[in-house]
Amino acid sequence: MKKKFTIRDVAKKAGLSLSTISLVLNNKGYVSDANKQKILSIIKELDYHPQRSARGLASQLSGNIGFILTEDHFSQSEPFYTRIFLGTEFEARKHNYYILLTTVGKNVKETYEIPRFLLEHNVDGVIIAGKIGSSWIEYISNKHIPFLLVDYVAPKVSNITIDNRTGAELVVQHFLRGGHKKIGFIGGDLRHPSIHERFAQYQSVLLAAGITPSEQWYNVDQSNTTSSDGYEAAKKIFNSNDNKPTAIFAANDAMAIGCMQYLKENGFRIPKDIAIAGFDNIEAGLHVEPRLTTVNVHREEMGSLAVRRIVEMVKEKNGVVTKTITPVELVVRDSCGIRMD
Amino acid sequence: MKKKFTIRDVAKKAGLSLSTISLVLNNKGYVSDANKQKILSIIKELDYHPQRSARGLASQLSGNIGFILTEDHFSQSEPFYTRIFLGTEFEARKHNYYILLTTVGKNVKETYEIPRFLLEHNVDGVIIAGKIGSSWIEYISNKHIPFLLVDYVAPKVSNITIDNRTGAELVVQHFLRGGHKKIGFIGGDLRHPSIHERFAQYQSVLLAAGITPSEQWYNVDQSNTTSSDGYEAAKKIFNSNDNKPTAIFAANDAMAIGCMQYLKENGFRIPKDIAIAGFDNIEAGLHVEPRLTTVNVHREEMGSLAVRRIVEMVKEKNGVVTKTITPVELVVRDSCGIRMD
DNA sequence: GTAATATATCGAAACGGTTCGATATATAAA
DNA sequence: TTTATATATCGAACCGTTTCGATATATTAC
Repeated sequence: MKKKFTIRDVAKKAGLSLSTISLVLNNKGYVSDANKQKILSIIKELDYHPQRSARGLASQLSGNIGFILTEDHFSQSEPFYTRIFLGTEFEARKHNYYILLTTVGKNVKETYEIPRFLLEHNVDGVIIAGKIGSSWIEYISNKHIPFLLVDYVAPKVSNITIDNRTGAELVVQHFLRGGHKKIGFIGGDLRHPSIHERFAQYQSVLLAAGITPSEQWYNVDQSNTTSSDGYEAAKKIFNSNDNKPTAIFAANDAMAIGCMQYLKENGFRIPKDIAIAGFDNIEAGLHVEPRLTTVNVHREEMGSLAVRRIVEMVKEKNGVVTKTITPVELVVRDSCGIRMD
Repeated sequence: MKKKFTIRDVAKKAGLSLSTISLVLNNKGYVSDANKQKILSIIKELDYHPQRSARGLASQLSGNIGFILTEDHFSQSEPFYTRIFLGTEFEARKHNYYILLTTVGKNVKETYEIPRFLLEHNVDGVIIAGKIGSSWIEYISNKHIPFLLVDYVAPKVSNITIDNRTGAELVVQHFLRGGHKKIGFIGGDLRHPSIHERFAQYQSVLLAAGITPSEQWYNVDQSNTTSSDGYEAAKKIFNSNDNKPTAIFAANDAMAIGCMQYLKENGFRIPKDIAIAGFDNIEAGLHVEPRLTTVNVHREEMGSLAVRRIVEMVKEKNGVVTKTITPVELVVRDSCGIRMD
């Protein structure tokens, strides 16, 4: 078992002081080119790597970024936020950071389980994904640590969001182009800004097209947006209703899939009788039959962006609030029966 | 901005030495009950929490566990290993650890991108998920750091695996019970022990039932096990073959789904013409039509077990090699058309 | 009653880096 | 030439813990 080398070993071997080694390690200050090369080659020779905790202690920087998810988002089967997490992980590596993932309850008080990485000063910045209680935002804000939200909004806080309005517009336009007039919507948890925007834009686009959405076409009463919520919402709309829509825009793919299930069970043909489109472009939409038309969201990219922004914030220490919107595209498959020629 | 307290503040306030505080912090040595209570209450009052990096430096323990995944497992759309990761994350918290996730190339040399957490001594143990090059196993072995494999095997290395044999047996017995004789298998990447075991047991069980599997019934030539591999394997079996199987056991759900797609496209009815079962019980199996009969694998639990074991290994420092097998159950849904009455 | 052991507390030395002046020399500006 | 500035290197302090004796007292064993 070869013992591990320290910066002292490097210094001794180079005949220079610790500080000089540290300077080249961090690319700071002034070091002559000759010595820099010498040190670098000794570092390579010894396979020396500075120890994270020692660095952390001295510099008061952990080299970690915290990723916070609420428990319900975490347990939701659909890996929407998981993909965002994977995006952060990938990007973090480029910046020599690690991501520490943790889940929390809706609100601070509720559980009093504060993420350990916040207490132990083990992260330099924090990314929060999805809807979260404002108490958490306040709590972290008071920690004076850089943080931002992904797929959520709060006043005076930087965030990365989805271009929900464009997405909703693309879907509704797609239906209109297919000749649909009675276009419905199913959704839930309108307090989530993404869902709310999708619903709001659905209404505006219809109105702009001269169509007033009937209350019998849409349902946004579900408290959540899972596939079983989609099933329930579909039931409410299609069960004994004399003014049924011919197309359904679901707030997300999970709901769309639940909705499809209800329709199929009740003898509706998709897309012949009812056209359906979702939002998010999750994997399952490919395996469902017919394959789901949806709006693609760049989840990994959102994670990347979040990390890049956090890294900036850690460096700059300034307080500029940025709001970044990521683009979306319509993904036309078979569940609407509308060609794109 | 309230400044953060250190162990010194606690000591001062308690009128005791640093060492005594440290002792109660770590539940070590002897501290009188009176002082212990006093210290504890001061800690609570100040909301003091020891700083991770300082601890790490002094104790030479990082409080982190590394989770290594090969790049191809990572990019595979099916979140099989992701779920294992989430299981580790959840369990780690109970033990006051964090998980550092990273992906690596198949082999050490290939990329020469060694996970930073190994170089910087930033993990106390390592979990490796899925198939990985033996060069990696050797490399980490030489680091003299506790590690184990999940869903993979290597000589003299602890691991957590799936009871693939029982799973395969359950599926084949299920087919036999349904009256099938010509039972096929599709798979790929036989060098992965899980796949290999499933295939081997499929053969043994058939033989034990007095059936010799025909080469026209199975295909294990795919290099991978994605849904498109399943599609291709199905094509090879069902495209102009005068001795077609009536049931297909797919090495995993992804392949089963690809196989279903091929069959549906080519006019086979499931399960009427061909019965299909998979393995893994991934989410997508619920959304496919008919819903996929499969074998449930406790992925989160495997992650939990892995963390518990690693924590033990870090504590014990002994070298006992353990091999843990996690159970599976048959999940009967609609793709085999066999009732369980 | 004395020796051995358990309990309680502390000072000081790690742990392995970063960073702030101090010092010295080379270069540019006046 | 003198002064200011850029370049180069170093020593020492510091980051916030843990842990190893040392010391002192209380308890138990014989």
